[in-house]
Amino acid sequence: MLIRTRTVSRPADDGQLEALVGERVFCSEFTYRRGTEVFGEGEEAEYVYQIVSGAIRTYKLLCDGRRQINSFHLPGDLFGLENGAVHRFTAEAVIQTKVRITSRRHLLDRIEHQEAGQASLLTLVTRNLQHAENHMLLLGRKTSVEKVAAFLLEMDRRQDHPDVMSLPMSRRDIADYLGLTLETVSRALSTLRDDNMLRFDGQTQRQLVLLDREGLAQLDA
Amino acid sequence: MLIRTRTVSRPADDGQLEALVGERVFCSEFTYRRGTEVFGEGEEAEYVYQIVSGAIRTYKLLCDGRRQINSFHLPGDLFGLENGAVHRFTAEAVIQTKVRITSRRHLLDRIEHQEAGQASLLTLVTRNLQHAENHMLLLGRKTSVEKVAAFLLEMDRRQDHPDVMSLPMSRRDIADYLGLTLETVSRALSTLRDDNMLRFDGQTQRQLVLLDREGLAQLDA
DNA sequence: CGGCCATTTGAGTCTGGTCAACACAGGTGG
DNA sequence: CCACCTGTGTTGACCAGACTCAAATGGCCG
Repeated sequence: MLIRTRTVSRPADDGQLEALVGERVFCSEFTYRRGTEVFGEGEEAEYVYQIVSGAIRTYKLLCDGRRQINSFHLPGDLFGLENGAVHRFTAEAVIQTKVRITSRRHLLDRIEHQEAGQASLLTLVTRNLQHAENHMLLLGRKTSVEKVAAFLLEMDRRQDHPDVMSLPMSRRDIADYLGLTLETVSRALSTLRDDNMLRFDGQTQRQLVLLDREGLAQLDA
Repeated sequence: MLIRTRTVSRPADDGQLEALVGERVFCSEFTYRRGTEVFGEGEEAEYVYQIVSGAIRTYKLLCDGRRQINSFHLPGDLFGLENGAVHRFTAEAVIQTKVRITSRRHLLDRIEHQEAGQASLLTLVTRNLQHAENHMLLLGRKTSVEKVAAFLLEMDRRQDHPDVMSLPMSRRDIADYLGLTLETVSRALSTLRDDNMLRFDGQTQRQLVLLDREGLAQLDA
């Protein structure tokens, strides 16, 4: 398994969400193999998922196949909860991924019967919105190296600043997240390595060590 | 005044929001001159605004001045309502703009004391999220002509498909919304005109007629 | 009329995309 | 154990779409 097993709770920022997804809300578990679809854009949003281990990508496609990955979901993250009745993205397992599943209906019922349930739902949607807002600035106005630096810092933060960071996703996935091509991502990573901002660890190119978070943050403009 | 005066209510899609912003919630009016700031990114979010006439742009800046416009707000639109305590964008008047103002506190109180108040707030945030999600696809994966076509169709829809569309914003504003330069926007518009997708109306370059919405929609990929 | 601003258009440049070759790890099967 | 294949990533050469810089146009307003 490529990414480190982590406990489900995350630091500082999950507050009310824990209440929402805690306890016995999730009734069953399921494991998706690498590359398999969890749900498709436009499908009815019947279930809600929380990642136990692995990673999920959610994305939209243009008719000719161009892909924009909206976000990567890591252990502890909730995904697939829509306000409307249908999914606005396709979701796929980046690597083998174990999720906990509950029905949307069941979760929404619980939310209604809960003090501050609506508020925690609002917090969840707001967090997604903030991520999207920041990502628009990245997509519209940052250069390739700035984009990759920002991506590394985001993953670093979400993995709690590990010594060695494991990326579950391929260069193509990163590219489709950042609005670049895989070659450009690869070149940007090489540039950052040559500038001593990071180094690769071990055989695979998916484990890396951030050597200069300060410098990366400055690149992030 | 450049954009047509429209009634405050919008067609199909405002449902519960009307309840939220109707009646006497807004206590005072104010008019901002072209280019003036309504609030700044990071400032405390004390007030909420609804546009009576005019247009507002909300944007983020990188430290070196690169700008990404998040959205344009037109008559009837609510803006400045944050879930957190501070504004995540700067808001400026694109042209002379009249707004109705209420305090955030006052509005949130009303929402709490209202059947389905929380739900309407959630609907509002969700709508912003959906717009952001679609805009990420545009910013990350569409070409310049596709971006401009999508922009024109969005404005056309939001102005209820007028015969002559009036754009309150400059080419630079459009560019910063689409992640392009103003020259590229101008060239794309010229291309669309040469392809008989649109024509300019009158002297100014800000009134235009969409001649082929079908064709534009196809370009929008 | 003259100055200013917005816009268009042209010429040249450059960032990032495209196409191709190569390296290398990991898995398969003889 | 090794030959082979496949998937992934890196790198180079070249290309193209968008950017930069510049000039010209035309509306608007003092």
